[in-house]
Amino acid sequence: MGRSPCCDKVGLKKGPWTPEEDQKLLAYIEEHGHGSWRALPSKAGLQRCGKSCRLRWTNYLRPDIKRGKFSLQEEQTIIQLHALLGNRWSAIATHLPKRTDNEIKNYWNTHLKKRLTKMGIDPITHKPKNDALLSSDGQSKTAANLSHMAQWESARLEAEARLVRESKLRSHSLQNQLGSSTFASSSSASTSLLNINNNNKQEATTPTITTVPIESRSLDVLKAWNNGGWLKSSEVSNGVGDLESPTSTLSFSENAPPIMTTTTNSGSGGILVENTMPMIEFVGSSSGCSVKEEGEQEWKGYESSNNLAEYKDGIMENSVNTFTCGLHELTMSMEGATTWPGSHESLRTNDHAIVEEGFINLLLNTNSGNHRSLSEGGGDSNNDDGSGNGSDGDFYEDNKNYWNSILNLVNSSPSDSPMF
DNA sequence: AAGCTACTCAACCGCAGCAGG
DNA sequence: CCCTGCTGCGGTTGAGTAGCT
Repeated sequence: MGRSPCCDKVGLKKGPWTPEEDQKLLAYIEEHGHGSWRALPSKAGLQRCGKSCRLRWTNYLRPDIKRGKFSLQEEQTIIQLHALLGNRWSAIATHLPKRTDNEIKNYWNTHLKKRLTKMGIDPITHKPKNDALLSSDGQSKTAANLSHMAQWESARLEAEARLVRESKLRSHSLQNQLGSSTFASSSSASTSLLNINNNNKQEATTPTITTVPIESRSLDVLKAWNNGGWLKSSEVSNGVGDLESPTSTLSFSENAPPIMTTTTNSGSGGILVENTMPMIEFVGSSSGCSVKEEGEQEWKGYESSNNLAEYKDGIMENSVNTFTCGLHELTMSMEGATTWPGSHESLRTNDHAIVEEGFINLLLNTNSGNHRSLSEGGGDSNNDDGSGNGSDGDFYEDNKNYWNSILNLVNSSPSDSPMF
């Protein structure tokens, strides 16, 4: 079925590479570069297919590859990025210099996945296992699906953020000409946004836009990891109990009032999901930005899988759309006119150049999607005094700290990440 | 020492996306 | 617009190795 393997061609060798073959490949690439992989084997005198050569080079022979044991730091990075990006190994690898996606993938499958499972963490959803069990009637599947949706959305947002960045870069020269403060603020805002999502290359062409990383205020997932278990946040991070969720309504404070509440009425089902979003406020300036958080999350009556689906189709879709609308409008404000693939014009809300919800927020909400809502632990209307179920509170804390940590990681990741 | 099992990781496979004709 | 070829990516395999009985 499908296309026949490229190495089925007569005479082409498969299997482990010999030192001689390595030498030939290495010598050829050092001298000529790889050029077309298809053509390389014959030129280099190898009885291999181009694909095999490329794989050998990228996964083994490349000089900038670090081999050997993964450090604790690397492990933590992988886990956190996997929580954020899913099985997008190449994207994860961009945050781990000198490690290949294949190596990371192998390491995840053989070590980290097992370890997480042992710790009672679902390696797919990155949530406590018993939580998945609580929603045994197929909702763990839903959670996994939502997780995949989150992955999909992250990819999509990468693309959209890329567009914003390109717009920003293009607008930068104009900014220099105009010296507009509004402009500067918008630029900073979008920079912050980009950093929230992935902290990508801060290009040399944007010298006036510097980014202040979101200050580290989270439970360090590392600690939980180091302690060999997913400890309660209070156990591992004294003094951070007042942390707010990183889930965010991204608000660019200078020109736009934040929208902090999203209310969705699902119609006949009668479910009301009210999401009073915490806010990350980006205080834009021409030289940088700072971030502060406000607000709290409130969730109401969100129980059945049907409702979950509605949540998925409603809130999630809307939040993503409005989020990207925000990006869009930022871009528009910077550029005046930008062609935006799959325009969200119909979803734009009034004239506010606002990003209603951030992607991290979306992710966190998504993670809450398997029956057990965040409301149970944080600012729940059913648990108003917050003194109710302690484990739920811990769950909420863990969850938000977990994402906090991921957020921090992404923000502190190498600035030359080629993610975008 | 032999046999078995579990584990590791290099390599393969097939699909998807993109570019060029 | 369609076709074809190339490349990159993620999932999977299986040979080699380590550990245990």
